[in-house]
Amino acid sequence: MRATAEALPEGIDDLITWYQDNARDLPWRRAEFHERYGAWGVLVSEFMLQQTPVNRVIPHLAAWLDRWATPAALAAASPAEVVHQWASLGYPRRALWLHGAASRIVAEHEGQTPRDVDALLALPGIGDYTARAVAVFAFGDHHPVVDTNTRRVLARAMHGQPQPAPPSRRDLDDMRALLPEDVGDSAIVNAAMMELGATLCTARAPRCASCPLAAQCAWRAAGYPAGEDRRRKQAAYEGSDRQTRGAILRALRGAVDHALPAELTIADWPRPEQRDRAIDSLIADGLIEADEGMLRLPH
DNA sequence: GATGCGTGGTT
DNA sequence: TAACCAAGCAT
Repeated sequence: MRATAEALPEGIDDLITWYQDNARDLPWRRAEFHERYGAWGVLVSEFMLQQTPVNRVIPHLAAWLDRWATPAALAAASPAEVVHQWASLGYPRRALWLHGAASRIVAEHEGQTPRDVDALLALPGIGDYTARAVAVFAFGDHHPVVDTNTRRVLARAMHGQPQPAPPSRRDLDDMRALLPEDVGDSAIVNAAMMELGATLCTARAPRCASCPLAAQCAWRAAGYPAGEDRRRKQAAYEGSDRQTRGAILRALRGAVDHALPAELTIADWPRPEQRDRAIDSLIADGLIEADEGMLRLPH
């Protein structure tokens, strides 16, 4: 059996078996979760999982859905409540986008989370990954779901490269080519590729000895060539505007009455002009508001 | 296509 | 310990 892009489909049955035997027991994979929260629960979980690790999402997701179990419930909340509940999950604009998505679902979809990929893509904060993840994992439909884990597995097993190229539409075509016709199997393959990338085919130290696709992996067959590293370097966080924004928002979340004068949000910040710039950008993003010289979460 | 956007754990 | 990594999205 040759290990090439053409050979990869031959490993799909083994991949399905591997997933059925080894998938992690995550909350959003449980039948009770779907019975209780439906597609809305899946949508909320996918928002939280955008760039935030699984283990940090789990407790926050439970608390969030306990408070707001439906789109209508979330839409009725204020932005301040939403940003506060988001807590330290990071990228708090996601909280506003999720809130906006809930409002749009109430206004345009009679409170029912849409099943159609284009309808999902039209909602704020939902892109190629999240739209298809909801359509597949909540509704069981037949679409390619491609996240960073899947792209890494495809780069290695299909293309013989250690790291994926920047995201592109070709990723969807690559994944579509691997999906079985059977709808149920295709959903499992989507989940299994993500699971493989998250647990075995990891960025740093892949555990190829346990991999169900090892016999078909083009990267392994080629002797693990180094390839070209086209990963984007992450900007330094220490001293950044992002750190400054985070500190201001943390202060406002923690304030007893959620309102503080600008100077006291982050007192003695080494660069006052950076603090002021961060405040302006937070206001522009709708994450905070100024009210008679006081800053607070947006009402 | 490149960049900005949080937070915390791991190496 | 600085750098890397983590179920992306909008602009």
